[in-house]
Amino acid sequence: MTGPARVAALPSWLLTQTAAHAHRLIVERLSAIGARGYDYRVLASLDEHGPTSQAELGRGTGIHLSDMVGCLNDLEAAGYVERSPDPADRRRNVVTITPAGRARMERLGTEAALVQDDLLAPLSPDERDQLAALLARLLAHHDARA
Amino acid sequence: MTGPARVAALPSWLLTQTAAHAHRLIVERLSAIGARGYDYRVLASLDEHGPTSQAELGRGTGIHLSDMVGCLNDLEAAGYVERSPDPADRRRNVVTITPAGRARMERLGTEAALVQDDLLAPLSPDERDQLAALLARLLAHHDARA
DNA sequence: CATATTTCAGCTACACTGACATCG
DNA sequence: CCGATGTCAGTGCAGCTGAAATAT
Repeated sequence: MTGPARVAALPSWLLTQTAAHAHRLIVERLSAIGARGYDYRVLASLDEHGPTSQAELGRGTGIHLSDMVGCLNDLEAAGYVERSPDPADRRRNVVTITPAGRARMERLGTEAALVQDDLLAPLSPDERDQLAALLARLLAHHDARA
Repeated sequence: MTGPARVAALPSWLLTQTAAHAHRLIVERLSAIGARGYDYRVLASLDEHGPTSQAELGRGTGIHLSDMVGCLNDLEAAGYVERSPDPADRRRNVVTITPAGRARMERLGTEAALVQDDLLAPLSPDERDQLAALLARLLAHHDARA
């Protein structure tokens, strides 16, 4: 909501507000099919890197280990992943994506793609690339500082 | 956090992640002086538009009326705003910024300005303008749809 | 001993919903 | 009766902290 002029000029405000809109669009689509934002991150990471421990999953997705537990509980209950003890290190659970999980991941991917079009509707293809490039540079910079 | 490749390519992901970093920077600075993100929005709006009802304040800042209550409770307890019943419409509170509130607002403004430099560090002045312009267009588009 | 993994309980910020009493 | 206002209680997502149990 355009907000006070002093505030509307702040890039941090523009960022957090557009992100709030993006978040709204994502949640609308995902909640309609019983998914949360974490699910796609986790399933895509498992699909790309293969079975891993929960700790490694957390590092690869930026999801806190404490949140990962509940997320995996739900994904496991739905049959999208499996947890099995790692014989080589009995502290660890090895998390594996199931065929149903792969199908779920692709479903979530198409939903996510639809959101991008809604989100970027007012921008040309070139402008979309510009925006993505600028954001990616900010993200890389701040991720490196952490 | 670079995240899975499928996810890292999504503009919605880039947006929400950079916004999370921005939010972190803001909260760090503001919590150090006992302020929350809402405070600057509310004080700046009062300063720009003069005394108004809580409902109008909410519409002008994008803050929900239910959240506005608690926010104003705190600001009032700190002496930054005053609430007085509107004689012309006894449902309403007229919210007024105090001199201390104006000083507070300026303090928050300088903190916010410092955050912008941290946030946009890797970008040139031109690139910062590009980013702000692109985000502003997205924001205007999605605000209009609401 | 220190370190790493999983789990649990709880917290904060922000956005939002529903309900209620009051008043126009 | 309808609608707007202020208040309160509670929900949900995302990110985070602290502590405990277990294993390396």
